[in-house]
Amino acid sequence: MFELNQLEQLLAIEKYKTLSNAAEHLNISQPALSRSIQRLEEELEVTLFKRQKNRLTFNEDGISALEYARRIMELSNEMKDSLITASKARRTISIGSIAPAPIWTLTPEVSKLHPEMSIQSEIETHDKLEKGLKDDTYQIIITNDPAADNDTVVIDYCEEDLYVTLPPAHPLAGRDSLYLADLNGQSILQYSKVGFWLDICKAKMPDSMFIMQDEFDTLNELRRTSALPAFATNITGSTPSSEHRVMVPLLDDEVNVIFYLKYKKANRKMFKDISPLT
Amino acid sequence: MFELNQLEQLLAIEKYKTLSNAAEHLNISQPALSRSIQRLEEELEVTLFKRQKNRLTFNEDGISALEYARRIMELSNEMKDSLITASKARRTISIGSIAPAPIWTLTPEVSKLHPEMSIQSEIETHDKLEKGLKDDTYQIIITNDPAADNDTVVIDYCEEDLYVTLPPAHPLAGRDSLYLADLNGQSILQYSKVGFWLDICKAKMPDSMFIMQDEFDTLNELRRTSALPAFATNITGSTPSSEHRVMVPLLDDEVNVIFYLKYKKANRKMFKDISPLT
DNA sequence: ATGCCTTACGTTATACGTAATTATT
DNA sequence: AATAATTACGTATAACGTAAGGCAT
Repeated sequence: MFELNQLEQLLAIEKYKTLSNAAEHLNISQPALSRSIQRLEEELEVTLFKRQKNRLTFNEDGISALEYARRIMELSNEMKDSLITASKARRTISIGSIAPAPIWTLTPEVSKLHPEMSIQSEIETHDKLEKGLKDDTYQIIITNDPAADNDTVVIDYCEEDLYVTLPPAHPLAGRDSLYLADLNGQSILQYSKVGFWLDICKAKMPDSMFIMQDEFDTLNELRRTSALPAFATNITGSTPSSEHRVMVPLLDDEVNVIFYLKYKKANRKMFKDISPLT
Repeated sequence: MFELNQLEQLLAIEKYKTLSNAAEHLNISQPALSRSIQRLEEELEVTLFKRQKNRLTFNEDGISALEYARRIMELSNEMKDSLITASKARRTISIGSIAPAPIWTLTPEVSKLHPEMSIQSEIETHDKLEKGLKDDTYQIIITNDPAADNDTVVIDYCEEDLYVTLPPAHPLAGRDSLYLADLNGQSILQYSKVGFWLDICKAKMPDSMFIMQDEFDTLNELRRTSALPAFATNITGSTPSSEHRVMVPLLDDEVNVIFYLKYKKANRKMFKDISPLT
């Protein structure tokens, strides 16, 4: 049987017009290509070129062979691509969450349970998470909504409560607790990758300016050096800046959240050993 | 890139269940096959088997690879077949005729004009011949109907006149000429591959029994040894039996035929040098 | 004179077979 | 003990590159 190798060479000759030029691009010598094509013709029992002593041009059979070669190479490449994609997908666990905090603990735990797999995680909106769980984009999702159908396992994973951290000199620093509304109008530091938190804060503090910061370290630096209020949670815990700060709990229901972890019952065997933090 | 070779080996492993068995049928050693498959997996960057130390079984990717391998091999075989078929067809001239006699002279003549081509000929009905000329099943057809469209060349090729050969003792042996109807009711020897002649004779001699004979030599033998009437033509000429026989011409219009040779104008260059016998 | 393909020939690299190893039934 | 797969190693074959030749533009 002929080989894919030779079909690629055939296509290269078409692309690069002459045998010499094609050989150059294929990184083989011109005679090697010449003979390889001769072997292909022998194998196919058909002449593919008009040999004008000085020049190779595809004859009728050659053109037909090119069509086939294209189709076969296409299919072969599709084979490789699809196999690699499928096997990669099978070896990675995708986690989607509405907030970053649960991912911090869940990712290493899942990774420990399945050391051979790579874990991929991202923050998304509730609706996209639920959709992603259904169509297997995510194997695990984390939301604050325990609702689920019969094919889904729901676990009460952890609770996260929002605090505001204030410099001791801040007028509200002496309070035992606050509502987001109390902070409305104040500029406040905000980590940008907080997921659903941001929408809630913006809704309750329409007059505030949120100073967004991507980098966690930079955020902490700002918290330490500036007099601006900032958010923290029971999970983000005591930051290095906490010594100079007062942490005041926020009482709004929406910012004291239980995170539910959901996965398909089909994946129960994979994930049954995940332990809730609560 | 992987090679077709390896895909065939993959399919062989599926077919023959074990690597050892497959290697046997592929006429290579077991280790050679083992490594070849390992190379395939390396190339695809995917594991295709569950290795149970003692047994190879296809995993999910392996099964998917098998599907692709099947499709690719199928396409590759189709490529080879179709190329060979097309090139063969391009190198053979097909002649169709309603009667055998013109073929006897035309075939060697065409063969001499195109020594590189192989000539194939067959007897067919008028309608199939005309259709075959249109769709290029035949490059040349021979019929008794000169009608043709504008893309067709028609040549008055030869005439064939039917005779009946009778033993001298036969009651009709003294006649100068006969009509087929005169022979109606008599058993008569008939060469079976005569094409359109047979239909005419049967129509004009509904009460006769036709003693069909495939083999030309056998037919002549019968003509010589039996007292049965038989047919002959100006082209079949004087057979070895003619000495003992009387040849009486038949006067029916339908059995004194002009054969027309037809080919497409597109093939004029190929066939213009064919010379009529007349 | 240069570009392009083929043939010839010595060399290399890849894939092979033999033998040994491990594991399973 | 027999079957099956992998690993190790020396070998052979098939494809390669270099060199040379022929034939065009």
